[in-house]
Amino acid sequence: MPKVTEAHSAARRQQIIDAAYRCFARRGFHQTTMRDIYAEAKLSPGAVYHYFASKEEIIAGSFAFDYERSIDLFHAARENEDPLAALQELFRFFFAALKGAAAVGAGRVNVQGWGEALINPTIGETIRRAFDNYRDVVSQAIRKAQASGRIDKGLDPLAVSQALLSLYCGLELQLALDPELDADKYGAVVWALLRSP
Amino acid sequence: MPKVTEAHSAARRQQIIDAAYRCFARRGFHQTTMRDIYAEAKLSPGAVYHYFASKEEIIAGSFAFDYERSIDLFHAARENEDPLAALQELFRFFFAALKGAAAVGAGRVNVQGWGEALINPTIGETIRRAFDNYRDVVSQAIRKAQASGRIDKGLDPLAVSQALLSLYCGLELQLALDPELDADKYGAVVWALLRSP
Amino acid sequence: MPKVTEAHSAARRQQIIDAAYRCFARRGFHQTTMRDIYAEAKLSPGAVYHYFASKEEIIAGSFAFDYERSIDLFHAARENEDPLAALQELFRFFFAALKGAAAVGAGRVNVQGWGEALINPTIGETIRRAFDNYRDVVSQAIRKAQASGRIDKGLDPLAVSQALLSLYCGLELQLALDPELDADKYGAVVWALLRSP
Amino acid sequence: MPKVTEAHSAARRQQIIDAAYRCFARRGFHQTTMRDIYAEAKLSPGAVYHYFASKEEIIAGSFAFDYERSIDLFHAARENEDPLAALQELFRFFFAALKGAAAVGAGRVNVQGWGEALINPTIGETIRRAFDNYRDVVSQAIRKAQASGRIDKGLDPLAVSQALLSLYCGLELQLALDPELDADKYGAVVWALLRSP
DNA sequence: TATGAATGAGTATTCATTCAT
DNA sequence: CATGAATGAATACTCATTCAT
Repeated sequence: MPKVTEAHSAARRQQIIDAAYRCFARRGFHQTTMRDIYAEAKLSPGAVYHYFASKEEIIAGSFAFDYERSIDLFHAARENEDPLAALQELFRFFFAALKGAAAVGAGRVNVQGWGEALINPTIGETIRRAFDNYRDVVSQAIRKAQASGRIDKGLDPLAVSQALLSLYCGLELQLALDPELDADKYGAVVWALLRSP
Repeated sequence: MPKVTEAHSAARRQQIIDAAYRCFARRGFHQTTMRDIYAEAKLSPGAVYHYFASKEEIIAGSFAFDYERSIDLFHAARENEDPLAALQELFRFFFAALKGAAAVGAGRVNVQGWGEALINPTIGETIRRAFDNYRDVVSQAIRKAQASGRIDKGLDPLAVSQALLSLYCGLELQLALDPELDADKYGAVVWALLRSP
Repeated sequence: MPKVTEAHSAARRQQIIDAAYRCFARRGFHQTTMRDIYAEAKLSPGAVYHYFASKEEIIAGSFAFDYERSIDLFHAARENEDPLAALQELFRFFFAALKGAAAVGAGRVNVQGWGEALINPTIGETIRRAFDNYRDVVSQAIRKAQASGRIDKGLDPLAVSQALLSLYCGLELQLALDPELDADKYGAVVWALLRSP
Repeated sequence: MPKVTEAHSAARRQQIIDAAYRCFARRGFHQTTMRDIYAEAKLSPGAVYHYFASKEEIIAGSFAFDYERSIDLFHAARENEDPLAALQELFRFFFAALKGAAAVGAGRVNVQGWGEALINPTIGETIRRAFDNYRDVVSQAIRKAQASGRIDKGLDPLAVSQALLSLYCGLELQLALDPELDADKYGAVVWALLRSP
């Protein structure tokens, strides 16, 4: 019985998060009303509040889900022997993911999340932690590659990881503003940069 | 008489925009109420509505101001003979500007503006136009540099300009999330990338 | 089977009333939610609604219990031969009861009940009936005492009973507002008044 | 200009308090919705919230007004030379006031206020302060009367003042429950008690 | 021009109650 | 009998905007 309830409960939470996600992608966090969310989820207000204490918790929930998944991926990459190969694997994955993400409006939600992170401490913490993680994993790989002479030792590893994160976020931003943008050509340029030094 | 009135009017508008800007930097567009704005501007609600028809117009106004100024700078850069020198000049200027910008919370407002641009057509247009302009100017320079053999002809000029814009926006984002971030080291890495290929 | 069920049923009802009573004493009728009640009773909402049709019925139930008990006591007093002795016995009992009552928060619930009685007809009826009963019994005793010349015949018996009820309710009120109040000294004054005329 | 505004402001506040008072007398504090209040006051919700920050503040406001007026009266009574005469003057006034009060439903509001005072600290403080004041003034008079031998020195002055307050509150309560109650006969009994010892 | 009182549609949230399991 | 997820009408309060003075 508890197992059924727990599975049911998790499914309902996901149903709400998904519905909210769609609303947020369309109209933003603040234009989206609770009414929009529970209508989109085809639930009553009470039902939504049975699973989330507030709108803010739903907003925070949409992120936690997204970022936790990506953090796992980064940890997996750490295992790769060849640091440059690990980085390339990571980038291949993320660039590919962006295309699928666009379909569910993830880019639109993420970009709005950056703004929200500056205002809302909970979201701020989630995003900061995710960014820290990205930069940690990447700068470790850079350090390894520098040790084996494959990357210029004069470059600051953290700064390189920041630049690479920028290249990712910047693409997400430009893609959200213009879905027609050619991500493949963008990827080719980043690729060239990664190999060149 | 009209001249005095016009100057007065422009001053009042700027006074309101400045007050709003401070509020937006602190609490975001949507958490900021009109009350916050006219309290910060030390004006009455009626006075504010005398100069701006709506809150949206004030939001849009804060951006227009910022971006128009930067667009002029880009046009000036176009005149430079040496394309790579022009790019470096541009970057030097923008990286320097980020430090001053942080003081007035411009980074915080801009990052939130990106999210808003996805929702609000007016702001969307403003930001898209600014981004288009950046990319145009930069990709022209890239093309020139490629013509004179100073940059690998295999790279797509537009994609390179997108990558460079990403490096700028990504820094603004990371700086807004963590004001302690070392922008100089970041600049050095970007510098190295610009020279390397 | 029906007997077991009935006993079980009565026990459950009492369990709910008791839990509700504690909640009411703490936070009042209207601040107390059904959730508070079934949490305090360690029952599910469905269980509570199995025994009471509505919140209002629970509120009314808390009173009925209290007042019915006290009405019985008054009837017993009627039997006493000496009317003044009967009154004093009654008062001794009630003043003593107040001390025990404070422990379970009965004073707090009763005072709130007076207010509720003005709004809610069911509770109004319960309290009016109880008050009528008190005054009936007391004024009968007064009449008897007047007949035997032990109380001034000029005093209206009903008015005297109203005054005595006031002395009781007023103490309950002041005690609820300040539990430190010295009820014994108050009793002594009432005592003196009862004997004096 | 400020004078006009201030008078206007005070008038509006009173208009709201009066409307709320009528609603509270009819339906109690909690059954009364803000909608009831601003409909009764013929104002918009925003207008009401312009003068009172919350419903609680309106509730508290209804009392403050009532009790402050009565406190002034008590202070005036202190000046009277003859303590018993002062008490009688006070009682004459208060008993007379009860009749007028009934017309505006003051009794109904006060009785509900006692219950609310046990829950809501602000109202609790208001009522406690008023009660303290009543008892202070009365027990001072008792003490004076005892000094001049006109009241039994064996009675605790504070307890007597508590008993007299009870006789007042108890009448207000019974009158609220039954407006037909004969307050004059009640007054005669209290009168007799005051003179007797 | 300037004021600030007034408007009222809109918002998040609560909570008594029901009913499928 | 019991559960607790679900309902949805109701509620206090907000805030962009207007307009009489």
